[in-house]
Amino acid sequence: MHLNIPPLEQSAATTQAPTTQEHVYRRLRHAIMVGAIAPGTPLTMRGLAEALNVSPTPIREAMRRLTSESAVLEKSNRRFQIPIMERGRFEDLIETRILLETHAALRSLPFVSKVAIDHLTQIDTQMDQVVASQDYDRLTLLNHAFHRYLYLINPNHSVMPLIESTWLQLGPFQRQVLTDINTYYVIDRHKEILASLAASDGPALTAAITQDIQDGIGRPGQAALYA
Amino acid sequence: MHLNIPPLEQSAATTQAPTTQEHVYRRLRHAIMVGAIAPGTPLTMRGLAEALNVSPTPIREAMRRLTSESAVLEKSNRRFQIPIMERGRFEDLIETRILLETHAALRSLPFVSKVAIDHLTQIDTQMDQVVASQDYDRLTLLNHAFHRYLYLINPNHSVMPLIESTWLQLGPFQRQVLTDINTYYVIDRHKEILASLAASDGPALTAAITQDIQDGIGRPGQAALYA
DNA sequence: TTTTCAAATTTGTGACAACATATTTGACAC
DNA sequence: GTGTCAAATATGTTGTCACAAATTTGAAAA
Repeated sequence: MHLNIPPLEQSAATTQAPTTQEHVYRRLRHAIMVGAIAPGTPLTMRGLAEALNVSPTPIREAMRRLTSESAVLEKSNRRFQIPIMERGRFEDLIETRILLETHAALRSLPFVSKVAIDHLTQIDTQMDQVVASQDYDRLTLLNHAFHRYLYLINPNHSVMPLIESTWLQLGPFQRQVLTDINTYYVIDRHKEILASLAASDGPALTAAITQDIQDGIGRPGQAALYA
Repeated sequence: MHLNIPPLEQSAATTQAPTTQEHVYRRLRHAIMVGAIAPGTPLTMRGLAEALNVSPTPIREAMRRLTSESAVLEKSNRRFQIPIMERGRFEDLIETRILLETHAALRSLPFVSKVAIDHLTQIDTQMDQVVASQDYDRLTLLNHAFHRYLYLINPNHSVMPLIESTWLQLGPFQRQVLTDINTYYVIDRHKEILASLAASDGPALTAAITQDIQDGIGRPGQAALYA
């Protein structure tokens, strides 16, 4: 079984990755987040160690972190794998995402400034340009960057790590859906989000975030699972 | 600096803890959850290794898991410590707890049975008996068991690990609050929760969960932080 | 007494090897 | 062919050691 674990982008790779464990963690995390590892894929410590050319020790530490973030599943026999997606779990995760992200967006709303809106607009513009290129990995990264920037505007962000956990859990499945449907067209409602931020309209913001998640993964995922 | 890391209860200790790392993880997690380690306490790999009489390897793995759950903070210089509590972070965590737990409770409501209510009632009865003994650790464990049982009734529980993360983050501070106020009296609204479950009353359940969290830590914590 | 700075100590990190457990293989019997 | 079971292989785990980086110590200088 061959594993393809994409390297980190230059920016992320050169950004201080002082320890081997941290580097391995970031690389695996990125791979899972963009769906480079299919649901159900078994992961072995020694296999990853060989693939990434390091000893098993830092691999195990990185894998345990990812397990704690529900990105990797530890089975009863001490084996690890990327979790399978099922209907109930999927609906549950989408509900959780909407709950957490609408909450985080509303908490950021009072802190939103013109500078913030400009920055978010700039990310969205980049996404519009990338859509044509069908570069799904880059699109996913930009989409996450958009949401993350918005939620981190509020200085207290205890929910951010929780949101990232849901992204990690949905990553492999989202990619599978797009591959199955055989189209990499990604829908987003970022224009509506930006408008509601500019208008300081809480209810509209909640609706826009919800729409963004539903259109982006909710409905496509349902279509795939209920096919 | 002497560290006091309480051993696990018999039940938890004897329940299969196959690997050293898993045992260390559970013990540290329990210690943090019940507040046995004060906020700001520095944790060293070698210190913990010596205290628990194992090598640094499994300690590092357990610490990384706890760091990923936001229970332990890794500082810039690769040192670890139990996070300090501050006003903004505290309000944020309480809000997050209420958001997640009211959501989880509502999602369990349709699945609540007489058997479930009986089991919850039994846990609550145990708590009433333990209150007199001032055994704060046991009270905390029972309180968590009560909430956890309720939220796990729904077969899909992607929010449960997220809730546990907030418990871990509030554990050290809650203990500090009770110690400062010099009373171990713990308030709970479990009777109201049980009543709303029996009546299948969603809004009442939401209110009861919110009250339970506010009375249990919200207000006492505010009193300590704004003193 | 206070400050400085280099030596000593402490600490995190990661490769490695030995061990235990789980899985796979392959020969043998039916 | 099919099933069984032991040998072989693969895999996770953890103590140890060497190394690098950070912190602490303590003596000398101001």
